[in-house]
Amino acid sequence: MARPVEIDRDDALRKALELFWRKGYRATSLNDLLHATGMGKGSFYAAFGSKQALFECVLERYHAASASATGHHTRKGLTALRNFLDVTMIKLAPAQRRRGCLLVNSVLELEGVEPQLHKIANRYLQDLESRCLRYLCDAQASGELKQALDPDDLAALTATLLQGLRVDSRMGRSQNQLRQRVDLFISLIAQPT
Amino acid sequence: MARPVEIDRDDALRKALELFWRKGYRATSLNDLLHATGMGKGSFYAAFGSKQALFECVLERYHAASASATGHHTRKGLTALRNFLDVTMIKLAPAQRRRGCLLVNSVLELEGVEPQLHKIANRYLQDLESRCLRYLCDAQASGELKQALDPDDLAALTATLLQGLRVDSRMGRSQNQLRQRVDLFISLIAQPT
DNA sequence: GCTATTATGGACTAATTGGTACATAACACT
DNA sequence: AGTGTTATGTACCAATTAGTCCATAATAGC
Repeated sequence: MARPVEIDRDDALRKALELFWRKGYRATSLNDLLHATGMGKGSFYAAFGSKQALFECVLERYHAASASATGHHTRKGLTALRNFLDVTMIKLAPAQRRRGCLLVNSVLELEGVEPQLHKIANRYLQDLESRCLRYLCDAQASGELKQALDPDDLAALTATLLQGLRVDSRMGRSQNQLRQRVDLFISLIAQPT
Repeated sequence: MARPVEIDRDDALRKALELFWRKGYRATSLNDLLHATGMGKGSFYAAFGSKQALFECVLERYHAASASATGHHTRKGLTALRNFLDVTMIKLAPAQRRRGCLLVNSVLELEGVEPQLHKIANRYLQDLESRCLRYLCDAQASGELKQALDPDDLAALTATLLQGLRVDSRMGRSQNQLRQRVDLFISLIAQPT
């Protein structure tokens, strides 16, 4: 009984994610978004309500994608952890370099300026630590990890390292440089055979 | 022969640093700066030329202050490294929490949006790695560091960890949590006695 | 084809942005 | 006191911002 929707909401969200990821929240203007998605203003506000609401959607999507990409770990122990770091660093970032991580970028950009968005990004980001913990517990159970190490402390350190790697990525460091850091870190915590 | 300057350039720079550090480059408006420094527009543009030029000044100051605060290491070896990380994390951030590091913040915020500023912040930030290297070489020479470790690789990892800590700081994690990560890291690279 | 209904795009707005121009205020030197 | 020189604040500007409004386009059911 009415005019049907023209836009592909999913596609628009992907395009928006792309923009926010590359340029940040504030530097991405409404015009940028309209142009990238091909929507008019009317449709945009009908579909998303506001720039902020759209960003919240995008954050959720990003987090969900990241969780699912690293979630089903077929491997075990430290290999799984290594794989996890690898996926988080590389597979998630489509093609272009210098993107880092949308959550880390947002936490730094929005603290003190957009408290609500900052809080959301912060919460999603903290998830990482608990995901690290799972891998580390696995690794310790299978004897790959030095027994003296506390998995909780180590998960915290690993999460911090991961954040550092994302800064590195945004600085333009190569995949190889990042991988080298990961390898060294893993060798530091591994039980020598 | 002419009207003398009223403003205290040094003080204005300090106030500007404060603002940029807390809110980021783009979120700090010219009005914010004028209000914080108490200058009028005329004086501002006479003194600094533009918002961007002022920010470049501020970055330089920040880097210089950070280098000098961590530069003269009275201690030696791993204690010096630990002290270095401590100073970088804590002493430099006046009072308030959740500031992280101006350079890290800027690198993430400005990549792809303000190439020139990004480049400057990037360069300053990379200095850290070489400073880490000095401490690590010291530590290895004095036998505190595991002999098998390559100081260059380790300096890279340490710099990455430091960046991660700065993200943690911006996330609002407590000093104690940060210190715990530092301690664990150092224990991982130290030669067991 | 008509109509009820909804999606759409563009005109519009008020606020804010960084920056300029310039009249004037405040001095140092004679 | 007068004058040359520089610092200062304010009025102004064009561009951009996120967001609103509404006439119109496009459809589904009849």
